[in-house]
Amino acid sequence: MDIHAVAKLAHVSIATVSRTINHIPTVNPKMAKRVWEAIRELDYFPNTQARALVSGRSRLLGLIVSEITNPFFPELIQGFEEVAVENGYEVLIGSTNYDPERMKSCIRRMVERNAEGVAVMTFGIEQPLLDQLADRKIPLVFVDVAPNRPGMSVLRVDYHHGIRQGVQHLAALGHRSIAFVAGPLRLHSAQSRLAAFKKALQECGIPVEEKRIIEGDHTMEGGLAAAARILEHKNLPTAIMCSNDMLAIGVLHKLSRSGLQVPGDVSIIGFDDIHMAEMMIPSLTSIQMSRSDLARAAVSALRTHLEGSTPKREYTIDTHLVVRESTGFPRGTMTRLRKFTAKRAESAAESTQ
Amino acid sequence: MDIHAVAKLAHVSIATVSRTINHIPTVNPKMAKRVWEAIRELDYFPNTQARALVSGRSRLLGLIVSEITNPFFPELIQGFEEVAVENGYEVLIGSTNYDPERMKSCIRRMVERNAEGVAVMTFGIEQPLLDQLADRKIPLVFVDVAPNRPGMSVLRVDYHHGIRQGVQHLAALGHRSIAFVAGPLRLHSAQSRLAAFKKALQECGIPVEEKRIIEGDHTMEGGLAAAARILEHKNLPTAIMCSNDMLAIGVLHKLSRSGLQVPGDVSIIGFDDIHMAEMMIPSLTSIQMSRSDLARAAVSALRTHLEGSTPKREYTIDTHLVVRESTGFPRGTMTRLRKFTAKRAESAAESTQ
DNA sequence: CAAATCCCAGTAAACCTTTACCGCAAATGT
DNA sequence: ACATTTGCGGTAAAGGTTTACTGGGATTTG
Repeated sequence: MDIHAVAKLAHVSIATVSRTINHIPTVNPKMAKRVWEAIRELDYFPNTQARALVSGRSRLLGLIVSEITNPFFPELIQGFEEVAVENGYEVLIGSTNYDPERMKSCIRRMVERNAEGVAVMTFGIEQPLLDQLADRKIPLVFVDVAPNRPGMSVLRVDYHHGIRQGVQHLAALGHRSIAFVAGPLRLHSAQSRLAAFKKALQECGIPVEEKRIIEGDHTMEGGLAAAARILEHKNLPTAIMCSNDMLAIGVLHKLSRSGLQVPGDVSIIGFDDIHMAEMMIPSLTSIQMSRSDLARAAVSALRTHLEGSTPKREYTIDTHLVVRESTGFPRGTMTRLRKFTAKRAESAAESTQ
Repeated sequence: MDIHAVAKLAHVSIATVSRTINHIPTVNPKMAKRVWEAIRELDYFPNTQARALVSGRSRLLGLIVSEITNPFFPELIQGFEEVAVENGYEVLIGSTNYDPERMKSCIRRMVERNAEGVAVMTFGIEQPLLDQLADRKIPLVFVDVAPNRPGMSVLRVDYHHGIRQGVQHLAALGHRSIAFVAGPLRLHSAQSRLAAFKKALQECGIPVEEKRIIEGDHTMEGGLAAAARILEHKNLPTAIMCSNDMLAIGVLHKLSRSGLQVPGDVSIIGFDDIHMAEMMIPSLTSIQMSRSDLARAAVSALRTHLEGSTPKREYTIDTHLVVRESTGFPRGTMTRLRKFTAKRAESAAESTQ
């Protein structure tokens, strides 16, 4: 059931069949029709391996993520796959689990399978591996940071925009004491988030207090631990911003179990806006970066490298605040408000005297 | 940078290189050593396409899931991938989003890429597609139900065991009025869960009340809607069991928003035990089916078909209850308990008189 | 009417590897 | 010492497709 069978049935040569399949315009419509009929008749599929072998194009894109069970990634993968398939590519997925050894094996698999381009959506990649890909002229896309080399693009996430929105939101509600639970600071993305937070505080005129910044590990357990440390302090912050939603969920749990109300006593903001954020009780205010934008940008970056058009080196990915139930006025606001209005009423009474 | 380069550098023929790489024992250790050195020197990778073309083995396994963003699946994918890679296979992932058209395109892609075997972890597959795979002698694995044909295996999930444990757990706590929020009944898995629930009720001596069974759709929104319908009834059940965790989370939300306590007023049990179940407040009692068992069984089923050993047609996947915070005594139990102990104290007083 | 041009289909090489088969050399047996 | 076996490396075919090149027939031009 190969191309010869089709050629025989359609009474043409295999070259004509090949040309027909590949929509090469020099083929006579009459013959093309015969060929398509034969193809349908035999239910023929071209052999991708043979195709890839001779054309040198595997139509395979690699996608390397940190861990597929981290709910941020499946949405990313879905988007990536969808766009890739739209463009006639297949996706090879690799997950590193933050293990450089596994990263190595992922890269190896990508090279062995002749992936035409690879998107690296996890921690940085080591130099020797990078060379391996660069030697083979395989285009790469990174998130946040990338070596400035030909064939490599970077998706720069604008952490600052979303995080500033979050801080402004809290500031507008009246929060002045905001803690930050950071991710593992060896990860670039975690560092960027922390830096954006500090900058946003300054912009809102809130002093940065280092003791209110705690390093976690982007998991729920990390959030539990971080919240425990926050609770040890004598004066509790009125709001906690987290480097990702898993941390925020952990914090939420710990606070609940300690008898604190969210947002009554403490407001919480997460980051990523994973599906789960919406499902928590209270639902989690979070900062979203669009997974589908990220996926779309990654594929189109790779495509520009592959299809010869002039590649952009940088793509910007937006972030923005999604307000839900976990943020509210700081505790005591209501009491103060009552006092304030009472006072005003008093002074009003005085003035009318 | 092909096999010839290695052969030249090692001063052997390409056949020897090939044999060395494939660990064929008839090659002289001395030459093998030279070959390995040359391979390392040149950083040579065999071309997978060419290999697949000539050997007829793509070392590719297909995995078709419903939707990758449904948190049940990423864990499954992770397990499947891990086991596949351990056995020298790569994984091609396809997601159907419950759309038969997309299923068709998934199958097509699997065939085009010459997947050696395919695991179908979603709704049933239509006859023509099945034939397409069967014609090409591609082994298949299904969940729950499969046509009895050579080359096809089925992973039979023992829904009954876990669900019975759940019902027994509720019964032991004193629940007699238990509602069930089913999944979409056109899905076999949803039907099986409902059937298992009914059977378990009977085994525990609790009458089955059809009006307490509601069809949902395995999403959080479905859970919200189902809970709304349950709240319309005059007498509320004391416990609600759900066909999956997403439904349970929806129900939990609706009840919370309606001012009901979980488990104080109503107990909830989910199914699947997705990661999220543990993160809810209260954390969700759920019935787990091991994703890693499922993945492992799927790969090993395909492997037995591929590597010629005698294939098993059926594999059984276990389920079991994981008790967390969302289940407790039925409402009023405490009041009744107090009355009971008071009464007993009374009669004890009488008898000692 | 002959020559030139053009269109398009067919032939064959190439892509890179595996593997059946051949043959050489050394070892063993008589 | 010769015949037979054994071990092992090399040669070449095969796998299914794309594509450069070739060439035949039709159409146009002089």
